[in-house]
Amino acid sequence: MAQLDTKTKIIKSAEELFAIDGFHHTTLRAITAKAGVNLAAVNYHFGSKEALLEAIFDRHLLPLNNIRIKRMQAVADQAEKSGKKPNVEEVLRCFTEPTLALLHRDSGTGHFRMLVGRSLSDPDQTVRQLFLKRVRGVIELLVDLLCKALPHRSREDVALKLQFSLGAMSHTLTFQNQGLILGSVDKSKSIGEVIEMLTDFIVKGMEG
Amino acid sequence: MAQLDTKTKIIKSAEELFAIDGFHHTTLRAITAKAGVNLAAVNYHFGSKEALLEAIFDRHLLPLNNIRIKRMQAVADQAEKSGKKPNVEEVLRCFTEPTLALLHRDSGTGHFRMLVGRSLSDPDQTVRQLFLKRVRGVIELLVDLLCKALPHRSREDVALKLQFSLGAMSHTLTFQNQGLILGSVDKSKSIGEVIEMLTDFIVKGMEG
DNA sequence: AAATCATTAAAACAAGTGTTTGAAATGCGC
DNA sequence: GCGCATTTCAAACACTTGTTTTAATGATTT
Repeated sequence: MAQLDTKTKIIKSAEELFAIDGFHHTTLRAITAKAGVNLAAVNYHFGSKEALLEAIFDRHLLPLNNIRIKRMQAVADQAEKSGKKPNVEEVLRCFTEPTLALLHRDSGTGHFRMLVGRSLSDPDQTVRQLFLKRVRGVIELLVDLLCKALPHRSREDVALKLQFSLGAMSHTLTFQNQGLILGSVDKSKSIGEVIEMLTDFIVKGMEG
Repeated sequence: MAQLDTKTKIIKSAEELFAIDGFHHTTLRAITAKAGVNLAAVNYHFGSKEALLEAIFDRHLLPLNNIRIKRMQAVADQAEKSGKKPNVEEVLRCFTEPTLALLHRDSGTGHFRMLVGRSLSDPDQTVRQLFLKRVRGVIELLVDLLCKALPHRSREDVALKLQFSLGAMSHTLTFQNQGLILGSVDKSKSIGEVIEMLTDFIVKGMEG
């Protein structure tokens, strides 16, 4: 961390603390202490605590969304050409699988993954809105594609089931490595295996 | 609200504010102002803000859990007697359906329902722990019963899938009436219909 | 009616928050 | 080496938080 510039040091520290403790419970003093920089540095470089969160969102969410959109467009094109409707699993995988790539960027710590999980369910409206602003487009696209895969279902039902799915995903990304609900949660499973099971779970629920 | 005693006035107000704004974002000043009582009343009657949350949890969660446990024991007994394993759907319904009863107690406002949804995913460890302390027993029992219904699955996998389910449920209970993720979420559906769809969703995911 | 107890009230308290300030230090082009 | 812009720093600021205090009020019992 020592040879990084101040801005990057702040981002890295904040990412970890936001992920573990949540946005509001994380103080600027904790962030700057961990980063080894002065308290005022956050406001100098980012403007505000909230703007720092936005910078962190942008840093990861924009590339992630691009991957998702490209994959979804590929699936849509394929369906267009072949005249066949896409199937639910391949559509949902456009959304869930890139999360693993996100993980690798993160050098295995999974902090941003946790932060993403948190953001959708954060009690603070501001946090949710900053997050949703960046994913709403992708989700709309996902609903469109799912509707093509499930032409006998109404758009409202598809959207509701997707909400179930995102809830499951959000909670899993946040708490998977804590075995939070139960002591008996399997900590031996890699996050890849967990996402695989999760994908399967929501595919079955969506199709059913 | 006027003819209620101070303690009840505080509980009612806090319930609503905790549900809508979350525990930490709700101030004692907001609670007491809404209740029309003095600021010091919370600490006088409950001891602390945290103890107030515990009182609210106890008020609803204890009866709710009793209903769930009774239903689960009935299903377990039936399976014992008939020699047949219980099926996944009837087991999960022991857990999801009493939520509706909770709703009616609530006189239709659904505030405590939202609070329950929030508590499982709250960024604050204290809130989660106070909540989990009160539901862990029921969840353990639920895992036991699910394992009987799905003897070919490992307990770890069952627990993980249940975690997916609780994530979906938590998010739905909290945000259903906000149509938060998508503008296109169906607001015309009653909470009963939503829970019905949710139950179906997690049954399919659990069985698959 | 007096005395004891529970409750309410206004005010202050101590601690913590994000943010701002103004001066010191640093880096860089000339 | 000078001058200027950028960055760092310690300190203070303005505000909010949960909690405590101390006195006033109300109710209950003897």
